[in-house]
Amino acid sequence: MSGFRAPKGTFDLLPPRSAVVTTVREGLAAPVRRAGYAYIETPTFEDTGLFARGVGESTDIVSKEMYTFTTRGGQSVTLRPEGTAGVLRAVLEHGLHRGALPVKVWYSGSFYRYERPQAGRFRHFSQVGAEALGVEDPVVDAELVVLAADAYRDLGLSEVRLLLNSLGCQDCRPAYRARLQAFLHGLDLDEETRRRVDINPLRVLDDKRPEVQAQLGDAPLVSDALCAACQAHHATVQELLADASVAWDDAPRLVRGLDYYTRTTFEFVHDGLGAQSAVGGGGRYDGLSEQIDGPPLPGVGWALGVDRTVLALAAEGVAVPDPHRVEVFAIPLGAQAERQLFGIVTALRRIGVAADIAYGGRSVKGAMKAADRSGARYALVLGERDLAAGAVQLKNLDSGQQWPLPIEEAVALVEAELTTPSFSGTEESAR
RNA sequence: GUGGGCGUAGCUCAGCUGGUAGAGCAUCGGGUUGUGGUCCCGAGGGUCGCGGGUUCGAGUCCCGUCGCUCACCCCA
Repeated sequence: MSGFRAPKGTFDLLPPRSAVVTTVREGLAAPVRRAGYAYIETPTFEDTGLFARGVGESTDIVSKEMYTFTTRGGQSVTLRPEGTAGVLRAVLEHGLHRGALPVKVWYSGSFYRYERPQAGRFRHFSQVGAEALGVEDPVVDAELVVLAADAYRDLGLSEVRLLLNSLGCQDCRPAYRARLQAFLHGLDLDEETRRRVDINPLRVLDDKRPEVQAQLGDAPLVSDALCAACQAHHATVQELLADASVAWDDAPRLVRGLDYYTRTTFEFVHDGLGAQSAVGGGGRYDGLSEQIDGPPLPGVGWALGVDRTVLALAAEGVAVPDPHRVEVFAIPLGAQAERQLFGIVTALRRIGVAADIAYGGRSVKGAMKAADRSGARYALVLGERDLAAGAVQLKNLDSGQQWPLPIEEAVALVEAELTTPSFSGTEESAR
């Protein structure tokens, strides 16, 4: 190895695992693409202020996990720690919210948080996200939750659980917050947590330390403090999820780490990842637009962790097929044959047949091994004798049977064979 | 930021109370004048993370350092 290594908390995505990741990305995005969400791409870094105000000053993300640096021009920018703030900024900047509502978009990309890495947690990670802006209708909340649940199910995961909660709105949250603060002030908490009580008391509920949880038994719950409108909203979301046969657990303590959530919040968890259990999560963020100087613009969204979904699949032992293997592998014996087969392989590729070829005059045995490893169903073998006979050998790698094909018709015959196999493998090999 | 575990071949690891660096898998080649998946044979591949110390002698013991990893906090 060279002296350089991948930076702490990052990892290289290498074959064959990279094929799994590609498939997972596509799988996580497939349901939203079928539901009218359009692709959006925003910069990997943004003005630091966007995250400070959008994600929230009181969050751990902003207070200690941001990759922030100053540009040559003196501007402070930050590698995005999450996707919603950038998407909302782009929508507002370009006035998409002045057009047809809701604005429904999805994205896929890399995100960055300066944390100590551990199982399932990296400084550079990958997620697929979706946002629906401009509609307060609880149907959108339910739609997104259902689409995420479908994504996990379609990938073959059966042990993902959905946690659901409502955090209330600007009308009912302040009173609840005050009650909660009063309760929390009476507890025996460490200094950092006491500070959190003052800044963002709801997040104390989400503390997973047993000594903290033990004291929270009598804590007032948001679910008991919701106003009529929030209660109705939450009830509708629940009815729609039930109608869609999506199961959930009520999680009255679920708060999540970002400040902007209102009303519906949810998290998808999996127990096979080590200490990190969330594979995806999201919620409604009706006040976020105003926080970044935009007009009132309700929104809901989620982000699903690609790396963690891969871990979940591994934990459940779900095999992910690699759709990108080749179908035909060419084995040339000699320079003349190599030239001929290169032409045939190129022609096959141009008509959409995935094909590969052995290079550099390696031994037939070695080339056959390469063909075997490639996953191809067929090998094309061409040597001196075949050239003299004007034929190329088509070998079925499953049955081991082999037939000569006229070189000029090889491309068309191979294509036909792939769609409707006619060489059954019961004929005699024609070597 | 705090704590535990681990650094030996591309990968997974063995290496005893200090005494000439090993295995399996993988790779490449041969066994078969032009045929893979099984089998047999062979080959290449290592500053034992790095630096210092103890010793006649350190992969092994001691100190430091870097890296990886798991966990806490928090989150995807």
